[in-house]
Amino acid sequence: MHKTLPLPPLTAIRVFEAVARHGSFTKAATELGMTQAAVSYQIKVLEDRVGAPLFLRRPRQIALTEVGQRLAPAVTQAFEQLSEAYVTARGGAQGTLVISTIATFASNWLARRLGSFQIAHPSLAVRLQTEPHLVDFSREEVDIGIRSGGGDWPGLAAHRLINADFTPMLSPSLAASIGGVKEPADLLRLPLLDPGDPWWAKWFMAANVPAEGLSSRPGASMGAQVYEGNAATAGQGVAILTPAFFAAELADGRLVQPFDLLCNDDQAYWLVYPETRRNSSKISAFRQWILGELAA
Amino acid sequence: MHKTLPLPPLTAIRVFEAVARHGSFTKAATELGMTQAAVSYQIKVLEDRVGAPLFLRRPRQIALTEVGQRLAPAVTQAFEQLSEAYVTARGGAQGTLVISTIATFASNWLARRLGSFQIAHPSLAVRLQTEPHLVDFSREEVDIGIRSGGGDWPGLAAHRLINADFTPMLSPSLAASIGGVKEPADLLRLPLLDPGDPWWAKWFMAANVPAEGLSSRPGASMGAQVYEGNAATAGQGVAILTPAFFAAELADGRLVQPFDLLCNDDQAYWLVYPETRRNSSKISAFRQWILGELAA
DNA sequence: TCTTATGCATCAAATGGCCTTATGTATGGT
DNA sequence: ACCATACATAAGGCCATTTGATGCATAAGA
Repeated sequence: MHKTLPLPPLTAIRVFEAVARHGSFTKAATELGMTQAAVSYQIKVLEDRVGAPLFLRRPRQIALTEVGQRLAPAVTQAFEQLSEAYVTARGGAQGTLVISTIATFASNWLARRLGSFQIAHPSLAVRLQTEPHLVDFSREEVDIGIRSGGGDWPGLAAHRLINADFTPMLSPSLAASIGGVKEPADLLRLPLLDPGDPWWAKWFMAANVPAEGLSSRPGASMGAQVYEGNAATAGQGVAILTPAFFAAELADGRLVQPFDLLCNDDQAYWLVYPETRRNSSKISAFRQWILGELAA
Repeated sequence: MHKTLPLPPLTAIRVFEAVARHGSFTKAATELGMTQAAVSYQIKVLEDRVGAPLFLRRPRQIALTEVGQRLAPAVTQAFEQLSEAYVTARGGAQGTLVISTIATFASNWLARRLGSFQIAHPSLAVRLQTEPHLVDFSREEVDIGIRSGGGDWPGLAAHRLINADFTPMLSPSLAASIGGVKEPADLLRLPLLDPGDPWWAKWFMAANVPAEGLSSRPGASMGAQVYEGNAATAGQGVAILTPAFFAAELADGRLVQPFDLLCNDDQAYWLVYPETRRNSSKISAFRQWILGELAA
């Protein structure tokens, strides 16, 4: 069993420290933002607890008694240490930003842009961890999460980043191999990457192309868009991807998006964090940065 | 201007310290004598102020976050220092007993008995200061006062020690020089010490002895009983004294009290101290001792 | 000496921080 | 599957704390 430390009334000792430092009830009251009456009361409380007067009440000034003189320096020191630890903790809490994200978003979107955030916030260390499951902020030391879903998580603030739209993409050379992809049905003449992905069925339905038995077609389920995207870039087949994740490939021609038709299944990628921490400076810094990036 | 230290909410940080030490809200609550709900509340308050979680809530146990880990040791240390200073102050407050008394009481009563008090309380240092004026406890560092008066001082507890009775005393040899002092009027045949003292007039009146022009008789006003007592012991005259102050002289025959007639003027010697400090251990120790001495 | 200003003490009244009770949620052990 | 453990949450009450007004003593100034 641990013996509990005998402690003075904390409010009172805090007031005492200020009074001892100023040598005046009134000035201490000003510093502490309270009335002189309250200071007088607290000192009396502390004197009762200590069992001895701490100040001598002289006409226009007070003086520490011997007991007070011995108490004051140690108290001041203790409060200085408390204050320093507290300030450091607040500061330290701001120093590292831990982001938990899913692999696709990290590699296809975040990785290329995170540098600009770090340049804008050189004092913030960013730790990026990719995890498959949705992080539980209450039991893991994570500041910010990026997840796909419906955007409705209790207790979490969520900002929609990008919609999980999808549309077929392929390499230009693969398209040329069949003389170009002119209409949706042309795609069926090419190998589909991960044909069992429900996105394919949805997209062909939206394109008015009857496409039966997709899941029976040969192909590998790769699971993450980054891998399918790489395979598509390499000309191994047609992938159904989220354009926002492949803006660079589309821009420089490594991939082409043959049709404007976008589908989505009401999923999106979200920036999430505990509502209670909305005003944390590092969180709002990241929020502001990422929303700005998306707007650009 | 002094910059005020940024401090965490003290109640909350106090709770945090206990929780960090125990690694448990519930155990901390037990130590602090409050409910687990209150602990939970305080930790939340502190986390809001710090701007970051301090604990990770794992299923059946909690763990300090990085911020918490950095905060905890410094906080524990600060509280230990506070506690030590506080305990020392309380102890130190008990270590020295300052008595402010008038000279007569000190030399005629206290001096001979104080030793037994110090033997009974070897850890208490006694500082005896004799001052003519009534000490003001609020502006001088004094624990106990001994004064004469009516016993009615606002804010002060007062215990009647001895009545300021008075009756004539003289040395046996002086009495023998006129063939013994048989009746009050015999005294007028001897020199009176300090004949102007109003006590003489009162006593002679009570003794039914007409005694006019006392103040015109030769004699020195010595002011303090101790001096008059010495003069009387030396056979220089008759003094009017308080018997309680000369018990030793009366016992061993250096002085005799020829008549039982005692007078008093409603004055007494009192033990006084601030009412608010009634329960201070050193004060109650002294009070108990001196009242016991008087009873014996 | 009289007046004014300063600084702490005291009192009654209002406030709100803090605590408790009761209950919910999640999880590990049996 | 059920019970025990441990933390979170909600509602309500109490008391410590604060305030505002006033008193008192004293030092400074006229």
